[in-house]
Amino acid sequence: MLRISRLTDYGAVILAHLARNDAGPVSAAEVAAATGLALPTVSKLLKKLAKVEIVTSTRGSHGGYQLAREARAISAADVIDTLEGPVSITECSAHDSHCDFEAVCNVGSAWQRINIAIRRALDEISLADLLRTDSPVPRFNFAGTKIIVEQRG
Amino acid sequence: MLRISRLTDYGAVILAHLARNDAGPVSAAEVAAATGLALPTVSKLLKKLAKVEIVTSTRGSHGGYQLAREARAISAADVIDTLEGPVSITECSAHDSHCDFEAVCNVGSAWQRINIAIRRALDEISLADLLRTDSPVPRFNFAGTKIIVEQRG
DNA sequence: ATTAAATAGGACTAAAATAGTCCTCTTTTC
DNA sequence: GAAAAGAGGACTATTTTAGTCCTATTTAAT
Repeated sequence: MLRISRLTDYGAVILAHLARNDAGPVSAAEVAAATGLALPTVSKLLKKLAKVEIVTSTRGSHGGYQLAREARAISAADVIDTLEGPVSITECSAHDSHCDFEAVCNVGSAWQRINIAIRRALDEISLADLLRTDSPVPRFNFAGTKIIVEQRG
Repeated sequence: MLRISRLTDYGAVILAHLARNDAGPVSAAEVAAATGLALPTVSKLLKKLAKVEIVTSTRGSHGGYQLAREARAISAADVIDTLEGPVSITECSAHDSHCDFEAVCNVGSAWQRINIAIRRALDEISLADLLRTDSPVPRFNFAGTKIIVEQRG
């Protein structure tokens, strides 16, 4: 697994819709209609995204939501952090946790290194990248081994 | 979040213990005592690891578990796949799922690319890497940007 | 043979995280 | 002042995850 939650996935779909309709505020209802997601869900997500200023909101009639900055400046990590809390591969790599087994845990720091690496990678992926279906497949390095990732059919 | 489950984390701790006590089968009870984890939990995890032949089991008195191959040849992806199902950042990138919103989903392929990249990175990380506390911090590339990851204090 | 120490397999329960809905209030336009 | 929108938060349901326990089987030692 190692997966983002369904809500985060929806969040990306919603942001993608806003990115492609950037001429003025788009209401939650319009987004819901366009994406097929339920209105209460869309609404909930947009409120969270507004709170951290990934989108700006306009209240009142003819109101709605718009991206707060260009798609290039919104990272996958921003979205994930907002919609499901800080990215962290294990509990003990989350900032404030204090694992009971620290004394006997011999793998902690390695997971943390992996975690940091994934996090940084997500930092570098922008909403604009998510939109371009032809964007390059990411390439990762680990421990000096170059890994070229091919997209499978 | 984007996290592995606690059980998978335990699995890594257990495997690390086996890796460091490789002179003969080690019983689940011994592993439990050494790691501080509950016996039923350790037992459950080792059974799963045995089923996919990451460890070999010896039944009967003086039985127990051993790594089925050297630590270098066991990847983080192997362990994660076994203990929590296939690595997949979203539901729709899991092999057999068929998302209802495919028609309107405009981000699917990008998440999938990220997913594949993370997966390949986890493929390259071995249990041996997890054991070495001095192993290098992973370096990732995305879309041509080199990212050097420093471990934070 | 018998007993004890193990694993195998799976059923079951409990707890926690996630998803989804709904209600009331405020803001803005017409 | 009515209608259309977002703000905020409470609440419920569902699903996933974690954890325990029971019974059967295998093996070694006596």
